[in-house]
Amino acid sequence: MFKDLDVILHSQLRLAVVSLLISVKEAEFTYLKEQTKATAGNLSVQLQKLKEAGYIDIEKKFKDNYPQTMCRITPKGIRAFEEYVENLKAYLTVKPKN
Amino acid sequence: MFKDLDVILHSQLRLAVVSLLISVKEAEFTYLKEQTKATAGNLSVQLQKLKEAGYIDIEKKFKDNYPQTMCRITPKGIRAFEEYVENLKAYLTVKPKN
DNA sequence: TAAACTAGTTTATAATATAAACCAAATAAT
DNA sequence: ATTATTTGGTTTATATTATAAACTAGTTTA
Repeated sequence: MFKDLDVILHSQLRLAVVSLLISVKEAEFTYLKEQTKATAGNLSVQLQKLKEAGYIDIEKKFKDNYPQTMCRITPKGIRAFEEYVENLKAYLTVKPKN
Repeated sequence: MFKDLDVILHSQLRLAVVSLLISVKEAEFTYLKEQTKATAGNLSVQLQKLKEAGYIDIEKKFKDNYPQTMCRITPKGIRAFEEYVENLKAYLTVKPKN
C-alpha cells in the first residue's frame, strides 16, 4: 500500500532542487539558492548528497572571475523523481475501504 | 514558489497515518501498524507527535481484556493534510520557465 | 588598503527517525 | 500452578538528517 519513499528525495530542499532541475535542465548554485530560499550552507550540503546519489551532476567553473557551480539533473535523477512522485500518490489520495 | 511543507506531515510514517485516518475516520494502533509496516515503537512516537500537533485524537480503552489505542483525525488534521497536499504540488509538477 | 561583497565549503549543533529494550497484563503450555 | 509466550503498547538510546554558524578564498568598491 505505502511504498517506501526515496529518502534522498523526501527532503524539502532536495526535492525542490530536483524539481527545478527537471524544469530547467541546468541551473547555477545562486539561482537554486534564490528559488528555494535556502541558506548557502544547507544548499551546498544537499547538492553534494544529490550528487553522491547520482541524481545530479555538478560542474565547477568560473564566470566573470567568480566561481560558478552549475547543476544538471541526470537520467537516474529523473527516474528517481518520477518514481518518488508515483509512490507518493498513495499517501495523498483517499483510499477506498477494503 | 515553494511553500514550506508542514514538518509534522512531511514524514513518511506520519503522512501514512494521517492518510489512513482520513480514509477510515477511526483506526486502532494495531491496524495502523499493519498497514504502515512500522515498528510499534516508531508508531507510538509518531502518534504522540500527531496528537501533540492536534492532528489526531487518541483514545485508550480496553477491548477483549487487551489495551486498545484508537486514533481519529481531527478537523485541524484534515486542514493540515489538505494544505500539505496543495503545497506539495508545486514540488511535483514541472514548472514553466519564467 | 581596508571594508564589504560573492560564492561557496566545512563543521558544530539541533532536530528527527528509528530500533532496541523494556513494561504490564493476558493467554497458552507443561 | 507456574513458566513461557503473546499482545499491545511505551520509553530510551542511538543513528541519521537538517540547519545554522563559522570559515575559506577570492573580488570589487570606497
